[in-house]
Amino acid sequence: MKLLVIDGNSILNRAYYGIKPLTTKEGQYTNAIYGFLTTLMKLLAECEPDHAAVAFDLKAPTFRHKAYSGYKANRKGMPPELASQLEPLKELLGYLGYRIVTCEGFEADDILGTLASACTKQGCECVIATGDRDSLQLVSDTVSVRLAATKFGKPEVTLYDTDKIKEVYGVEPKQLIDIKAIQGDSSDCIPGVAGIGPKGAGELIAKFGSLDGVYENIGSPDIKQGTRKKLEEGKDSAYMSLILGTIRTDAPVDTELSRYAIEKGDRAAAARLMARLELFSLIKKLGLENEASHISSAPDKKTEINELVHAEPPALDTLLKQLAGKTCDILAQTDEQGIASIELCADNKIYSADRFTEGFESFIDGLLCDETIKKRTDDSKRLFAAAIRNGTECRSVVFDTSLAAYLLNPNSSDYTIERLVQEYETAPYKCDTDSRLAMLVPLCGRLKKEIDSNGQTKLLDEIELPLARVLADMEYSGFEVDKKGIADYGKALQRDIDRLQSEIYEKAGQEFNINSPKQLGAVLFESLGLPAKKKTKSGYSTNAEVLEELRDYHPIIDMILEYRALTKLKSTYCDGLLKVIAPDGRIHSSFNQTETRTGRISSTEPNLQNIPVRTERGKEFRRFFTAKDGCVLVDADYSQIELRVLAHIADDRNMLDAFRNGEDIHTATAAKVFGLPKDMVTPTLRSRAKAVNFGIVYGIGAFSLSKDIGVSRKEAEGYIKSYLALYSGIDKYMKDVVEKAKKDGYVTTMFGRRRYLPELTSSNFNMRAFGERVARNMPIQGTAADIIKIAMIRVYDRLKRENMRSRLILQVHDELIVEAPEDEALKAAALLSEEMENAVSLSLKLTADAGIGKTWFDAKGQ
DNA sequence: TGACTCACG
DNA sequence: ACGTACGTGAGTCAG
Repeated sequence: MKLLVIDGNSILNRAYYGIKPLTTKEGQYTNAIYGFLTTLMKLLAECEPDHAAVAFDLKAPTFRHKAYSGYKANRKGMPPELASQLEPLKELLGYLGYRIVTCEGFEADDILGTLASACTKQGCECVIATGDRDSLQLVSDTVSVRLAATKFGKPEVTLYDTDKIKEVYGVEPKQLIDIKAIQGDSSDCIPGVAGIGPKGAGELIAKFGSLDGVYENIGSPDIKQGTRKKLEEGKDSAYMSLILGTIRTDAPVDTELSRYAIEKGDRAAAARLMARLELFSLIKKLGLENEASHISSAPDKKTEINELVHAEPPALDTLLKQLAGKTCDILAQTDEQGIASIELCADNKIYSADRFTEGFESFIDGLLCDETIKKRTDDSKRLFAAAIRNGTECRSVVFDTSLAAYLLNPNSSDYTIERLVQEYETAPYKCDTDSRLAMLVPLCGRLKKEIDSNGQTKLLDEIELPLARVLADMEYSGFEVDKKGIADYGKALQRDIDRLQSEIYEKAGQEFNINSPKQLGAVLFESLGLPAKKKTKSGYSTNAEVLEELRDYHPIIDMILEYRALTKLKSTYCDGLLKVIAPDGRIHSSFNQTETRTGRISSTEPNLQNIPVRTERGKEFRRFFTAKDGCVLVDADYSQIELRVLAHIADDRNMLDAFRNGEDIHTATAAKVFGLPKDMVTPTLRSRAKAVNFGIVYGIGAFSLSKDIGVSRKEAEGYIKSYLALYSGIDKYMKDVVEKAKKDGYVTTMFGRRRYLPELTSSNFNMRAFGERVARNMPIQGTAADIIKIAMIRVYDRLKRENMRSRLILQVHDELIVEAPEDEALKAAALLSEEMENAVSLSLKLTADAGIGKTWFDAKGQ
């Protein structure tokens, strides 16, 4: 028999500080629970105990703020983010079959001691797991300690037996108490002997065996004069410390060891609680994947219809006729050629087929095209893309689990079916094969209910689902590029880079890797002795902002800035883009619809949403993004969409009026904030007002604003104050939205897109402040994202309805690009700005101006 | 893998 | 008294 005794508080504490914050979407912290359980699993694997006890202190001292608590209270205090994890952990441990032990008037330590001593008396082996070295005194032939730590999110366990303690401390385990009696331990309120530290205490005990031994030999010449004096003065304190430092073995806890046998517990309840805590990877690690489902599939009368049966498909053309008018759940394997194989479910029957099945092509065509067959699937963009490759069109997709789950919580990063089934505690249907349809089918029902009750039905049906088709089409179309143009430009850049590199080496007096912030920092701030300003975690900061300030100190700075700019262009844009040009001479980026927390789409492999535009040399790249032969590009972007959205949402009279009068919003803002007539607004004042307008959208702070526009913090504060006094509607909105977010736990856009803000419940000032800024920003950025998505769908539909050959090929947040045959260009341009402007009706007009050109550079230039 | 830097809206 | 604006993706270095 082998008993594992866990110091619950200590392990939980180590886990909490060793793992970065992790919360559920509602803000319940879970990082310590996660760390505790991974540590537990490691202990189980290493020790293989058959019995276990988890000891907890009875009262967990609660957190008190630094300002009015001393060092002591603070150390013992538990921040609320940790305290809130204690109860769920205990509950979970119970479900997992572990017995929890607490004892009035005794600390967890004493419980460890008592159980260890009981083991020794009863001839059992005992393993103590703790993060605290105090317990090392309990080690004996039959008692070992596993010292647990959590480092970089991973559990670490070190075995301490008698030999190891001798090796590390040079004494017997019991003698550790005597050492501590001299050395003391401020964190445990153990005074020890003043003036003698760990080294001195260790030497004394190693020489004289015990505290008694030291005082019996106090006259020994081996004890130096000063040490002797300290020992004599601290004698009472030392003996008191000996008592304080000895772990007790007489706590009145159950010492009938057989009653600590690890039980089977309630695995289903454990799985369910872990799902609620969103600890999905743990469910898997503990092998509980199949448990979660058992609970919700409590037997009921629906059981018989919740069973899927694999059916031998009739000939595919017959099957197609049977499917007419039905709801059909689809899982498809797709590749460059389109759909490779398909599994589908209708009327609780599963059918499958692949491209080698007789009549497959026409079946797919019929299935996808048939509007009466309502399709539900897990990744509609992929299905739409495959349909295009199959030379057909996919109609009537009515549900997509990944899009639905994204709308329910965009903070997640995993929308796979497996994960969603756990998160939403959805029982797979019974099924005679192991088809994932058994999960997809009930998941669709479950998520649909959530979407409806969140009021997100229209958002899903009228924005995200139709958009998936548009994105698939954009990915398929791609953007033509001038490969040779990019390559030649790269060579020109490389020549300048080489020249700069040798000049930098010369000025620095040494060769080094300019791309390494570490090496660059060493050269600038050590070799050249420039004044270092900011530091990062790992050394000197060398970012552009810091370098700008150093310009006047050394000519090397400008070269480095230029070197940085050019290498960025060369590696990210020349090399990067050349790598991803498809055989058709076009770049087919991926547009991700479930990536951002605000509702924007993102672009990857490559990212076409960050092609340079702000600098002359960077802007040149846009000349290499071209329209194919016989076509031109039509580019339109919204003017000030975020500020217009803000004016509308906040219903701010002054800002609405400025927009309605067609004023330049930054000039108008400057005029009013600085109390000048509009024609007196200088470019500097306008640009300051512009910075304030941006800052407002981002959630503003006086410090950042002052840094951004180069005025004093006081002055920046004044600007913000006058701004909010002028735009009082915005002032009110900013206050209201944060208040509502704190009440609801989330914020929403005009169209019901939602973002949960667990940060708002944090006790950490910075976290909370961040949450508040996001609460102010997300409804604005997110509503703008909703609007351009609607515009994209309208543009796509209208191009199709009017039988035009123009195609939408790119979106850059407030900008859309269409590739249009030359003879359609004017019509496409008019259509594009019209659909963008009319996408929604707000209390002010949205404006979008279109430009036409052979390249992106020219089309945007107007 | 995470930190740093920098490209975009 | 805190540390210091929202949202992304990619290339590079260094442990």
